[in-house]
Amino acid sequence: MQEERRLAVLRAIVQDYVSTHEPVGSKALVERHNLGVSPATIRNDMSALEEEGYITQPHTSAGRVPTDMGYRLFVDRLSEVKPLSSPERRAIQQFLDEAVDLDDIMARTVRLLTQITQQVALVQYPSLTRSTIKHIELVPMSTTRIILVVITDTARIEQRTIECALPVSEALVADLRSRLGVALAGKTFAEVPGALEGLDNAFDADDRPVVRTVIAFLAGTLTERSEEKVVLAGTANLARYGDSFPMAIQPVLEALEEQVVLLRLLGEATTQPGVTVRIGHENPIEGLASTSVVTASYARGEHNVASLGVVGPTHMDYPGTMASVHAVARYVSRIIDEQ
Amino acid sequence: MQEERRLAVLRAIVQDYVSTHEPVGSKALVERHNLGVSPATIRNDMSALEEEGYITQPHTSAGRVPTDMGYRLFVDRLSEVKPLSSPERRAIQQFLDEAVDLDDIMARTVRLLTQITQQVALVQYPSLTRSTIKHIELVPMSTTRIILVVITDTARIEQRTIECALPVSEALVADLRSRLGVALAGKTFAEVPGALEGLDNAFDADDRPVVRTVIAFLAGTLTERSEEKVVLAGTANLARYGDSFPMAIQPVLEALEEQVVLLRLLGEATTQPGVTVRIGHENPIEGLASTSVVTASYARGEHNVASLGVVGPTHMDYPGTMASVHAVARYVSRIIDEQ
DNA sequence: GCTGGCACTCACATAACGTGAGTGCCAAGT
DNA sequence: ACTTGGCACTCACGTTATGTGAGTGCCAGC
Repeated sequence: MQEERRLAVLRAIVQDYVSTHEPVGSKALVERHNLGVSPATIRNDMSALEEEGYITQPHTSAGRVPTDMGYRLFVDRLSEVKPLSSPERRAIQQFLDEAVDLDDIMARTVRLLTQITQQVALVQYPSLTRSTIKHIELVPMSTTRIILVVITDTARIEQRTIECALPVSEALVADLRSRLGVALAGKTFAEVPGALEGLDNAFDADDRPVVRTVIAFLAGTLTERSEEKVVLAGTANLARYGDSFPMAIQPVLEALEEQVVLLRLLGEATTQPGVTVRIGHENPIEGLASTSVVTASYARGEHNVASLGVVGPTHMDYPGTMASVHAVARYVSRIIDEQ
Repeated sequence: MQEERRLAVLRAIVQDYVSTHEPVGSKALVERHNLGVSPATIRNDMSALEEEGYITQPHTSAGRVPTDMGYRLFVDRLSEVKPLSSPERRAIQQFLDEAVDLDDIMARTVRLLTQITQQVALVQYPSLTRSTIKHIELVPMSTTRIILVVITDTARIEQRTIECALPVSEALVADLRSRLGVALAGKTFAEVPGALEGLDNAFDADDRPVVRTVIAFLAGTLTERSEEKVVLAGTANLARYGDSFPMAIQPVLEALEEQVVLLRLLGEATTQPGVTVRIGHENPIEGLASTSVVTASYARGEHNVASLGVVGPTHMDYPGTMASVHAVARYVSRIIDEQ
């Protein structure tokens, strides 16, 4: 019972701190939330919460501020889902439905996310390795140059020019195209090397170098260089928190410029269901130790294909952000399904 | 003669201010540069320069700081070209030469530019309207879906899926492809509408709707949606100028997130030869009033195809930045030429 | 286990005060 | 006609002193 109130106090502290961005004291707490007890009682509870590591005071004689641990508890047990309003939902859907192709979907999604969360948004393109091949095309550009175009079920279209050492006949290109089409349609990229095993044997010895080059591109280069693609928006929101914050924006901006970092942030979420929240130091990236990352995966059919999310200060509105990220991920899934 | 010294004083002020980032006083000036006159004389000169609007004092009893006008004069008449060291040149060339395709060239260029200037870098993809069409491909995906692929002399590869109302035969696709190839090879995008005039008459009445759809894409949608593409890097450098600056980064970040803004910045430079410098309020974009933008165009053959540049504080090292931007633009031109 | 009372702490705002870098002006020197 | 040294003046900035108040911790009593 006291335990219960203690949690209520923690919840109140988080809520107040998130909305005011100022350390919250015992008196202010009882005034704003009707807890039915006196400030002194709250002080005792706060003492206990501090001892347990959920809150801390920036300096003596200041109010309390939630710790990363405090936010974690809040997110896990104390926050209620805050559903989006239906106008909001309609706006999201309408805005995304206008997209004409994958690039457009991604661009719109990332803008939408920053706008409704007022934070930095990240959206990852459908991972190639989690997509299946829908169509393969080989286009001869010149006698020694071929363009390889791959289209996935997730609407990604990737192309790469292949430089061949020797001239390549149109007939060979046509032959190779149809064989690749048969061998790879419906396969995932992970299955590509297996599916192409021994394919070169079907060709004349003269042609094999070319065939092998193309196969190498498909099995290697293509996925390596394009596998992961992330778009980002809303960095200006980082600067919104005046000087009033323990969050230096430089390391955050630096981290956000590294593709690798973004992929680490989003990558893990893809394997997990629901919304993932990483709070402050839980974060694997040093520069983002003072931020929280909220991510969710989106899917094509039953399979998650990539993730999206937002990066914001640890004192963010978790229920609201989680709801937004979740909702947007759902709508993106739906749209990807339609492709 | 006094006039000459006055300019020398302005030059010295700009140089000192750029390196120290602090208002520069008469005494410090004579100490650091051997001007051969006393501080009092310098004070008179400064007075005159201030009256003319080239410098200003942040507050009474502080040193002077160059105005936008002062920087302008400095850039136009007082700065000497600062050539890059040859190791630098070699590094640039080597780094860019490793690029495997256009995306790679652009990505490498923008990273290179931030790294050597320590500022925010912008690189525009070759403008479609300034490129000529090298190859057009139509790939049937299904009976009602065609992918249109366009490759330019500037190595851009753009593709768009076209949804047709009615099923399309393979034969029609093949026919259309070859006719488009003949009609458009070597043409600029601006010439496309003219070159396709009446092309639909060559087809059966039944096929014309499809043909017209494809033509519409080529003449309109394709250029509209992809004409301009800009990559950006180094925003973290904005945060480097501690709190010590009159440059709020939020408006700058906001401006940099708008594609339209970036294109306005880079667009005008494309029509001009050499390096373009826009200082502070000369800048057409409000949010960038406290920054300077240094741009240069790069070319394929004789024709400028796009621009690149950097955005930094008005108190930047103009000679150095201009040299870097110029050099990088030259190397990019060379590489684009090779494609 | 809750509450009111009370002494204590300490960030923050405000004011007072030197200090010094820098200026403008002027009269004298070249 | 410039240049220069001298001199008084200004004013941002750092330092110190001083209140003020929000907030805490603790304790005795309910």
